[in-house]
Amino acid sequence: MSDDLADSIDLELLQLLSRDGRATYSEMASRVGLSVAAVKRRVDRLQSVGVITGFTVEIDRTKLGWTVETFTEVRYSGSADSDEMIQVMKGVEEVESVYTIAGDPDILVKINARDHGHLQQVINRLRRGGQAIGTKSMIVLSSWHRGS
Amino acid sequence: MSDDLADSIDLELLQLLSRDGRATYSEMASRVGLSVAAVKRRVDRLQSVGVITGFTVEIDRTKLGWTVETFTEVRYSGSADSDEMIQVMKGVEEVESVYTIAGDPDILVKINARDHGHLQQVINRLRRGGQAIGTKSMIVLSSWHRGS
DNA sequence: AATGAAATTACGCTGCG
DNA sequence: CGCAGCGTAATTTCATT
Repeated sequence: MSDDLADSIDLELLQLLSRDGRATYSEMASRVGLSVAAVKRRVDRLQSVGVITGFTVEIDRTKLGWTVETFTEVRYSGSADSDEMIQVMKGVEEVESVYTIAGDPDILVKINARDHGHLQQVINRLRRGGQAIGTKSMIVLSSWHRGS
Repeated sequence: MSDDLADSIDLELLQLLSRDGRATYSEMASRVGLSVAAVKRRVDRLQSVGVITGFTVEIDRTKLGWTVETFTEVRYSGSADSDEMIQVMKGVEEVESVYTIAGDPDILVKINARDHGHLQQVINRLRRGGQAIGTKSMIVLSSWHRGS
C-alpha cells in the first residue's frame, strides 16, 4: 500500500492522458521531455502495475436520447446477501456504476435512463431482483467533471 | 430531442471505445465491417456533434495512495447562490465531480482524499467556502463500473 | 533499471472516384 | 463509403549511462 508506483513524470503522463486519453506518445514525449520509447514504456508499466485500469471514451448520453441520470441509494434487509445484491445491480444494463457504502445507504447506484417512465422500470427491476427494502433516487440536473 | 445522431454502427463504435478508448481505427473497422477511413469519419463526426465529449484514462487512485473515496451530499441555505456553490466545489482540487440534484440534497460531490484526515480538511473547505448548511459523506468501500 | 536512437511495422489521414 | 498513397506514429531491437 505504500506507493512508489508513480514518480512525478508518471503523474504528468497520467494528467496528460486524463485530458486526452488518445494522446500520442510523441505528444506526451515532447511535453515531459523524454523519448517516445521511454514514454511508452512508462505507460505500459503503469498499466501492468494496475495504476492505469483502462482507457475509455466520454459520451454525452443526453445526445443519444438518454435524458435521465440518477444516483439511486439502495437499502436492503440485514439478511440480504450483499454480493447477491450487487450481482442484481450489475445485471441491469441501465446501471452504469455500483458503489458499496460504509453505513447508510448500503449501495449507491448510478443509472442512465431514457425518460422517467424508463427510470421507473429500472428501479422496479432493482427492487424486485433482490431484497431491497427501499430506494431513493437523486435526479441529476447537471454535472461537471474535472479536466473535461 | 429525437435522435438520429447515432445509428447502430455508431453505437457499436461507442461501445468499442468504451471498452478501449485507444482502440485503433483498424481494430474497430474490422469489428464493424467498414473501412478504416469510414470509421475515422464516423468517430470524428461523433465528436463534432458532441456525442463524444472526450477520451480519458481510468486510474486506480488507491494505487497512488489516495485510499478514501466519497460521495458527499451538500445542502445550502435557500439564499445561497447555486452557481457560486458549484464554483467553490470546482475550486477544491480533491473534488472529482459535481452533480446538481433535483430535490434533496442540492449537490452531490465525488471526492478523492489520501486518508480520513485529508477528507476532513476537504469537507471543511467545502463548508467554509460557501454557505453550506450541512454535508453528509458516503464513504465508498468498493466500486464497479460497466465495461471495465 | 531506465534511457535514446534507429529500423520495421502498423496506423492515421486526405483526396478522389 | 471504399481505395490508394504518403506522412506519421507505434513498437521492437540494440546500445548506452
